[in-house]
Amino acid sequence: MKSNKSLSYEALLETFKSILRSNHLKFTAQREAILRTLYEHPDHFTPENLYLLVKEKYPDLNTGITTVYRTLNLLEENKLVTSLSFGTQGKKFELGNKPHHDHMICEVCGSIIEFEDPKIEALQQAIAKAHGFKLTNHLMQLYGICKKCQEKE
Amino acid sequence: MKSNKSLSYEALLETFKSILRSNHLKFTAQREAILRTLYEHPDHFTPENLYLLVKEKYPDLNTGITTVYRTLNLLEENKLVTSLSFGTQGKKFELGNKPHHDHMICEVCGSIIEFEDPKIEALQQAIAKAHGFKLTNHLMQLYGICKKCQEKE
DNA sequence: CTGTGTGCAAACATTTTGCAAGCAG
DNA sequence: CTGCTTGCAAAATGTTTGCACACAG
Repeated sequence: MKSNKSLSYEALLETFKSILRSNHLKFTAQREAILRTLYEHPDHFTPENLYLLVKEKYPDLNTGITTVYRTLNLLEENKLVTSLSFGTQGKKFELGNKPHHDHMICEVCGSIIEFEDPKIEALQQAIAKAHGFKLTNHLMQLYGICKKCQEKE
Repeated sequence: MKSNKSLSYEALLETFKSILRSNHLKFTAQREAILRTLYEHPDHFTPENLYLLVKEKYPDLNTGITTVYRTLNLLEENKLVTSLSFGTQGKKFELGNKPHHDHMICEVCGSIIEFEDPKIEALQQAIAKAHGFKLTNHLMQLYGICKKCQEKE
């Protein structure tokens, strides 16, 4: 499918393998299946979504949802994926091979639009600095109604 | 305690009562205890925190955690409180009687610093407009290490 | 009186953990 | 071989719901 990503799968896989090696962890078929599925579907996944998709694409591996959670946590700790919080309804994950960006979320259809704004990033840095705060990460989500859903009404 | 709020408790209480009236809901001692506790402690509460505090301050009411959840949801639907998501670890609520602001969250001690930046707000509006997106709300959280925790290390 | 609100216990949804067996290195 | 990894089931967490009694309007 959509393969015009900023990073090739081979490069991503190498990164993953080297993370595993340097932590004395093992490269397994399940871990690769999860990574590949994330790569081939540049969407925002709940762990459940991803679990179902991996099961569908690699039924022989009989991957459990436990492994999906464990692998997502591993990938997130190593910054290969990032997550968005949705209150009680858990998190959504996405592969972190794109440059940093933020999200606009449609409250009607749930679709997610990505955007990037260097000016906002710069302002965030300035604010943190003013409070003596050492920034490690940030999250910005704009909620509203997307173009399509406005037209439908 | 800190009572120099932008809104008096009486005014807040009236707002709450009129919301209840217009929805044919009832004004109860538990609901008032929860509202008052939120007002008197301008902190960021988990439902559990708030539940314990209400129990401590109004032991005779024997308020259950169920009621705290129900009341917080009611208040949030009516925009009297707002919430921040923390992934699996639930939400934190705060009384919405302050002007709009965003949050910086310390990853070490969990403390929350509030800030406000009109320039960022303006940029958000501009981005939404560029995507034909009708903004209703937004969330910005900066994660990092606060001044105190940096000094401790 | 009527119907909403309450606390309790149970149900739920999501994520994590304990364990015995499997497999990568 | 060693010990990390897996799937399963059970536990843990955070939140919601069903129910019978209580109480506001």
